[in-house]
Amino acid sequence: MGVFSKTCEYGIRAVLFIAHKTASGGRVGIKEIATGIDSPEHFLAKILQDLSRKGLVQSAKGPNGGFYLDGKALRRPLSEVVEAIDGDGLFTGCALGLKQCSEINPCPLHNQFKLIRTEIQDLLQNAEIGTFNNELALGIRSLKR
Amino acid sequence: MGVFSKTCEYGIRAVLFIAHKTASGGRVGIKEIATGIDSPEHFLAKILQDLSRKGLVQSAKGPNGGFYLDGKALRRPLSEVVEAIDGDGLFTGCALGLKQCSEINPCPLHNQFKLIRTEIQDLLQNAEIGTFNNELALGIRSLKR
DNA sequence: GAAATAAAAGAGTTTTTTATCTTTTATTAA
DNA sequence: TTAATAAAAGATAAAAAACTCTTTTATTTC
Ligand code: FES
Ligand code: FES
Repeated sequence: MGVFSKTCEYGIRAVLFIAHKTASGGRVGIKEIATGIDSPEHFLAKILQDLSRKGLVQSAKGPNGGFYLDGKALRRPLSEVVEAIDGDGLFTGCALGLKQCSEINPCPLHNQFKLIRTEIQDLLQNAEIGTFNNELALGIRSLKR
Repeated sequence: MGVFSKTCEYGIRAVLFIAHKTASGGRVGIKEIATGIDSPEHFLAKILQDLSRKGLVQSAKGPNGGFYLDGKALRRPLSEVVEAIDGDGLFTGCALGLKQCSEINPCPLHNQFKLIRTEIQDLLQNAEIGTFNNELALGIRSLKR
């Protein structure tokens, strides 16, 4: 079990792939994305439909259609993708599953865990989708295998 | 979605509860544990059966029976409970679900994520099950709600 | 050795997650 | 205005996780 759901892993990878592939304009189709991030095509389609409804990715039907990101979407932090798919449980929830993480009724791991939780949140909040394009273009970061 | 599976959350809470309740000898029954950590009784039974087979908790049948921890079990780090239930994916897996986390083929989050992953591992490796007994006895740490 | 106790084991069910397949709608371009 | 393209939507299906219920086995105590 990772920190993100499979759905969220695919979602993040897809968003980064779209940003990279459409950096110089144009769109990229679901088939190419699925292949590019090594994910099940139709499952990914569902994920992107959802992200599209929420405005986190843009899409166009028909010939020359496909997915892309507008300027605003490119500047969004990855934390928004995570929240859209997995919710904010990773950022606010208790490590041991107490209904409510709090200082008043803390679990044994609370003090240390909340620091780590915040680091994860910071990492994702400071990671703008578009900022990975360079490294992806250089081939020094991977989205598959 | 949290960092641990529900099964693992229950497992950790149960182990800490057993340690606390049997600190001065004796055993504690499944009913009391389930109530004490607010978990489904029969589901928890399965989890403890598994941990018992793996030697992470001890048990005795019959009157005055129940679960307890021997000296060795009390000194085990929580990381062993986590590994027994969820495996080592949390400690070694890729944040974005690449088959293999590596320096050669790193995902965009690799550099930052591996630091956080290590912090989680350190936290759990340095958390001996028995060390929480004091705070639990004082009531300043909770295992339910 | 019979009755009571409590965990272990077995055999499910339900819910959620992950994945697949088909049909519909929108858009483009010839 | 027809054909081609590509995403959206709908409808299932498979697998895994979470949870429940019943029966069996081991142990104790009387
Ligand atoms: S109460 Fe468990 S992490 Fe805060
Ligand atoms: S490759 Fe993704 S975390 Fe290491």
